[in-house]
Amino acid sequence: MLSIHNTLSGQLEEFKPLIEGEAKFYYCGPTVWDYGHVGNFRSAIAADVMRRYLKFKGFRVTSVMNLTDVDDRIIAQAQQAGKSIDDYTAKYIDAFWEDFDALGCERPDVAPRATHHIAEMANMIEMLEQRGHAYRSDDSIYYRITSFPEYGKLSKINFAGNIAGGSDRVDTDKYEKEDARDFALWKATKLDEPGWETQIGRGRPGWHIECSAMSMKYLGETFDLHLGGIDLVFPHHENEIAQSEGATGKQFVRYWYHFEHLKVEGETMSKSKGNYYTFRDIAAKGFSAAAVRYFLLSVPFRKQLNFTFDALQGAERTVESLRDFRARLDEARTEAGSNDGIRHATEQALKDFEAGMDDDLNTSVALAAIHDLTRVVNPELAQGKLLDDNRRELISAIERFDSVLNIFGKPQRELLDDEIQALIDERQEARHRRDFARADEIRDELAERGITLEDTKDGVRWKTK
RNA sequence: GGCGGCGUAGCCAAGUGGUAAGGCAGAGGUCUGCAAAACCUUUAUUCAUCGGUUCGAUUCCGAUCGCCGCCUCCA
Repeated sequence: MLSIHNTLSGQLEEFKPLIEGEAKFYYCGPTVWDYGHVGNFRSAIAADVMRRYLKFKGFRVTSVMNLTDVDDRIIAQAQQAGKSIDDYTAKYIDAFWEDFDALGCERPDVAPRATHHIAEMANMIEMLEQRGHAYRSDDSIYYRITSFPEYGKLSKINFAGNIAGGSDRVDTDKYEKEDARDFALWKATKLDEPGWETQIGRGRPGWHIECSAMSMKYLGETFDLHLGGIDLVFPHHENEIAQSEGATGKQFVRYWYHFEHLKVEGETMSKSKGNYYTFRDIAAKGFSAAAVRYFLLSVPFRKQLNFTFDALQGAERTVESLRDFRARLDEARTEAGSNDGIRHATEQALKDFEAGMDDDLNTSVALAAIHDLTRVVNPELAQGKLLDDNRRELISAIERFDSVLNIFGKPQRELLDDEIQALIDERQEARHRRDFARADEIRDELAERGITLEDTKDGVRWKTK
């Protein structure tokens, strides 16, 4: 039974989708104006693990992740670069997917772009106007907060307290609003500025309306789960609720799940501190995508995680040893039979793994279950005593774990072509004949092709570059 | 000023009212044609500090110190 923390209630709740056996979720993806940083990718991986775990639990999953490809920043940057919005964002969209794939994330079922859904947004804004939730001012359209009494139910924001605080927050919006809290649904644009002609006038969408319009288009007026970074709770998600529930009169999202942020060496990541890292920066330092993925998912997503290069180095070693474990398992020569102790440990690990994940996606506990299992199996493997039934069950267990976490890598043989496989097999034959000259010859030849061999008790494993 | 999270060994960290998961690093050991690995054992009388509740607190309550976040674009 999967329980997740619902920001709406502030409590751990059993996840029960609207339609039994079917889970639909939306995840606020990146704004494609720059390369994604490690923090962005922790969220992407969190959404990936959520998706995979829902499938693991037997749900039919529909996942939607948007790409915000129009906002004030993008417009400004594109103008500066002398490019159209599409030309400017194309590079970062490609880069995002490249990184996303490298980090072992499964593509969402739908990945809508804001600029392709202007009509849906305009329709929704029209609906909000008709229902009295929106008003025009200088041709821009704003959401009228006072028309939605439940505003604040997600973030539990206390406007009285904020105002009394006498903060130095100044409303910098140049347009005229009825209430400082009102937010833009549609920003009127001049003819020489980027904009779209629609039935509500010429302009461009506000940031919040895109997620309301796109999520409901693909998932329905009420859907199960909405994910995003903790910073999006206010105002973005609060505004999505106001828009969507204002337009339909129905509950928008049943479970809200928010990821905590990454810290870097105990501090906020910022360009001025010089501790701002894109995934590409880290890859350039020689760290593998697998290690980055492992590190980013090693701590429950609703907890802050402190990013350090020491810890990443540790993740590198850990991932290597997990892959090594799988490789030794794949290549082990085993005799028929089954050992009850190993069988029990395998079953226990699957149970512990699931119990951990069921508890608000506690990946730390889930990983501990995996490590506990390797500790039991390793001695058998090292001594060549593992039996065949156990080996098959272990491989299947790893596939189960990996359907959720995707950290073990592919089975070794899948990485090689036939010719190289044949060479490796020939070398094993030579070793058995104690023809070490031939064995070393083959090893050298493979090394030239970027394949490093390591002999084990009763097999061989390899690393490809 | 309002609201929320956190502070656990050298590092990343899980966790619980009943006496500290896991990973990395470190130390010791086993094995090996060579090489490279791999494997095993071991590492916090203690959970920021000070009080309180309790038979018992790291876990609950209060205070203090420190860190992070939201209230403004942000994963």
